[in-house]
Amino acid sequence: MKTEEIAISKMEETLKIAADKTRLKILFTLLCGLDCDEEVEKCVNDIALEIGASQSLVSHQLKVLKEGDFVKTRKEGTKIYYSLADEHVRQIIKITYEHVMEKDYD
Amino acid sequence: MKTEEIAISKMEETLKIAADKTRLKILFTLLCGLDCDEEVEKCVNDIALEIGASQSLVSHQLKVLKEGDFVKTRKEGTKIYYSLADEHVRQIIKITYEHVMEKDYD
DNA sequence: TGCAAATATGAACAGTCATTCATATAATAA
DNA sequence: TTATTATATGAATGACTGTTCATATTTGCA
Repeated sequence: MKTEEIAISKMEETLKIAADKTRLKILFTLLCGLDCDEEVEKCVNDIALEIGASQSLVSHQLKVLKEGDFVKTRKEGTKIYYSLADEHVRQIIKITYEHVMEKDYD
Repeated sequence: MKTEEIAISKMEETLKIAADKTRLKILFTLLCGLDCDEEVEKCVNDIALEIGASQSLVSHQLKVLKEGDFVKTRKEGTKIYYSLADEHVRQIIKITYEHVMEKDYD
């Protein structure tokens, strides 16, 4: 397979992961704000409470986000703290946010 | 609905549009290159030939890209020229590309 | 040990969507 | 008009995936 085809496959995979309301909500709670670079850590149950989703759903989607390198984890006792993986994730969210905010909707 | 919820819905919609191999291929042909800002215009049949997809499929997906403000059009006779809509589109592609290229795959 | 808290997992269902095929529309030229 | 080129559209289908429910696993503590 050509380099560009491989890139396109991986990009599709990455964008598919981001393209979901529940996962976007999770990413937003891990983003302290669009203009903030602080690291935020939250455990599964806190995230579930914040976004108003079930523990099971959040766990399922965190797994997807983890496998796609959108988030990283830190274990502490029985709790597992999740946080954004890197700066790219923050940028993808940020630029997509700007894009939708600039459009004129009816 | 709260502002953030609206934003998340729109972001989901936007990312869903980008998260498809065929549409990504189309966007790549309209991008003269990742580090180039030149405007590239191509008509439906040329795009279909370049990415090796049927005319029907390309037309269908260009419609999706147009409705999502990823591309804009210019009519000239029977031909319709498509090009990238704005800088955000270029950035989303670029950053996603960088993201997948940095990861260590097995 | 046994219990409780935190998280993960598997199966099942419902809804969504990319693709194909056949056809329709629009514009130009002879 | 008719023919040709360029593009759009509608229906049908097969595959994928987000969510729920029930259950399993892991960790810490009494």
